[in-house]
Amino acid sequence: MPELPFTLDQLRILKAIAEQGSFKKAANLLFITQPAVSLQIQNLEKQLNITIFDRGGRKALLTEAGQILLEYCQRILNQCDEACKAVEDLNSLKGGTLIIGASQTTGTYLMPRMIGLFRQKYPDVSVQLQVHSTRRTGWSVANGQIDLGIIGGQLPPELENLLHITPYATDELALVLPSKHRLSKEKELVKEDLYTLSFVTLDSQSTTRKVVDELLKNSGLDIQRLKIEMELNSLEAIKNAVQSGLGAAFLPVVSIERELASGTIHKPSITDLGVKRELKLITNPSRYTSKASKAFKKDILPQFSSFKNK
Amino acid sequence: MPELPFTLDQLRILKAIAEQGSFKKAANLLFITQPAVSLQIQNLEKQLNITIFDRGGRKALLTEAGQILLEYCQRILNQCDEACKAVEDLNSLKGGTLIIGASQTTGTYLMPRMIGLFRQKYPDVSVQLQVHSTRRTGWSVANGQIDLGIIGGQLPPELENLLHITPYATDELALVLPSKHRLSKEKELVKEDLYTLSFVTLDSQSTTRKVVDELLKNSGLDIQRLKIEMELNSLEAIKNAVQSGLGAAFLPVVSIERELASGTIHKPSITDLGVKRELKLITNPSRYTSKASKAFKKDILPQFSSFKNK
DNA sequence: ATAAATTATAAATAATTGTTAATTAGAAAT
DNA sequence: ATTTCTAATTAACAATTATTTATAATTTAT
Repeated sequence: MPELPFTLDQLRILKAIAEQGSFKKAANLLFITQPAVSLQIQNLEKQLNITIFDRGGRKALLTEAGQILLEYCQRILNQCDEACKAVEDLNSLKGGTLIIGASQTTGTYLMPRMIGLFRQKYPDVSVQLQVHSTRRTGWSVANGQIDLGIIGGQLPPELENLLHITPYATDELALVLPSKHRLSKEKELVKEDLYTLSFVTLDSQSTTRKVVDELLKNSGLDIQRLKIEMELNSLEAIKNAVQSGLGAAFLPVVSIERELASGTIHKPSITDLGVKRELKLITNPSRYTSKASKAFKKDILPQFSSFKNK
Repeated sequence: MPELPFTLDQLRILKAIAEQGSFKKAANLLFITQPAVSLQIQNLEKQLNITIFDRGGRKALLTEAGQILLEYCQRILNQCDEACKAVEDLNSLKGGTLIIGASQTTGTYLMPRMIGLFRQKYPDVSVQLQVHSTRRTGWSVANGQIDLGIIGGQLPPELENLLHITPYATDELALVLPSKHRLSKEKELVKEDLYTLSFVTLDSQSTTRKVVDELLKNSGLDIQRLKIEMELNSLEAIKNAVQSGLGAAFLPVVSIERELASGTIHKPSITDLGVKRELKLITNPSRYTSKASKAFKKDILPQFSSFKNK
């Protein structure tokens, strides 16, 4: 290896001698023997072909070359210290960035709370949220563009074996009605009641819509028989539409917690229909997992888990 | 020794991998084998407790921690390179400072030419001239505040054994007369003529004056019999006084070369008086001698030497 | 699936670095 | 001046660390 003319240890010794004014004191400071100090300085002088110290006097004094070298030495060692600190901060989660991917629904309704909690616990780690389709989120995790993904929908099958999937909660797909709707008086509905309603839905392209349709179909509902009043392009728009009495809708409970609490929307149970979807954290096991990412999974996710364990 | 968490070699390897995108290419670049690269990076990761590279893909990609570390790495290695260059420049006399001490006379009349020559030859070495008494110059050389001294007078005896003294020329103490002085017609004077003249001298405190008096006394001149017309505080002032016809003076020839050449001052020889003083370079043999100092002694001094050798 | 390439691992060797012990050199003190 | 004490150098040895060679495990590309 085309060698560097000095080592960090040599610079450290140089600095110590300059500070202490003596080889011996420098040796004590560094917890090595004094000959080791002599040898290293001799090597340094040989390698750089300069004289660094005027020895022999009461003190070891720097020559001009030594002074010049010392200046660089200080700067270099400072940088090294800084580098160490930066790495330590990263290790202790006092720095760094966590990049999270999320789908529309989780990104809008879940992530703000999750990120809030995370930042509360690790205020020095910056968090970046990228909201994309479930599919794209999956690929981003796969190729390492993001640290982890929080999704609701189903991943493309080719990604399912590649990524590590951690279900942590179920999000119920709830039927919501305008407060003043005639069926709002009822606590319990049955499947058949649904066919009497007009629905406001997401437009038929969106992943969430597909997930919803899939889930409803799987629960034995004939979605063709459901009457679609209008299609909108955001859950927020749908919520407003429902609140304005324009129709019923199936919405993820995570997205209507506020409205349920304030009673502006009604959510009756349906005895013979349980429409749930799994909320999952996805990570890439074949890639480096940052400390921040691990901390998210370990410290934040459990607080949103609807399962007992952990 | 309380160990540093990394070595410069490791940083160099890190940088090479980041640049080349591959452990193998980095190994080739550094003329070491690939396992050596792997091992060093593993050590680095272990010591810092971070993962630096995402291996396994087509390329070795930096993790976040790796990127942060790389930034410091670059800065550190740049500083190292700079330090090397500074030291090299110092070695090849493309940098550094030469500090010269001189007494009044040499400092005023000799050093400008000497320094001019030196700077011509080594334009990148800066030169600092400190003009003090011979005595103080000697002490400065002794304690290393200046690299070398160029003096005319006699050193204090306690310094004579401590310092290395290199006589390189003799400076004649010449009698000078106004051009229109009655004695200016004569080519040769005798000692006795001096007692008929009025003299302009340096004030009686100055070292040079003392040296002059000493020299004249030693040449058998009764300095009490000399008539002092006035005392001035600089050779330049004395020169002007002489040129204005105010009197005669003893001046070092080095200080009146221009005036002799232009004929504004007359310098008759005195057959039975040879008043010479040694010009000497003094250095401190027990101290580090800078390259610049050696170069001065070797390359510049001989051009001012009145001796044959060298 | 196989071939080519890259990285990791293991064992042996080489090199470096630190230590101890002995020596030399300087400074302070009698 | 001689002695004494301290600090620095030198040399031999031990221990650690890095490098190499050889091989295995992965991964990508054909």
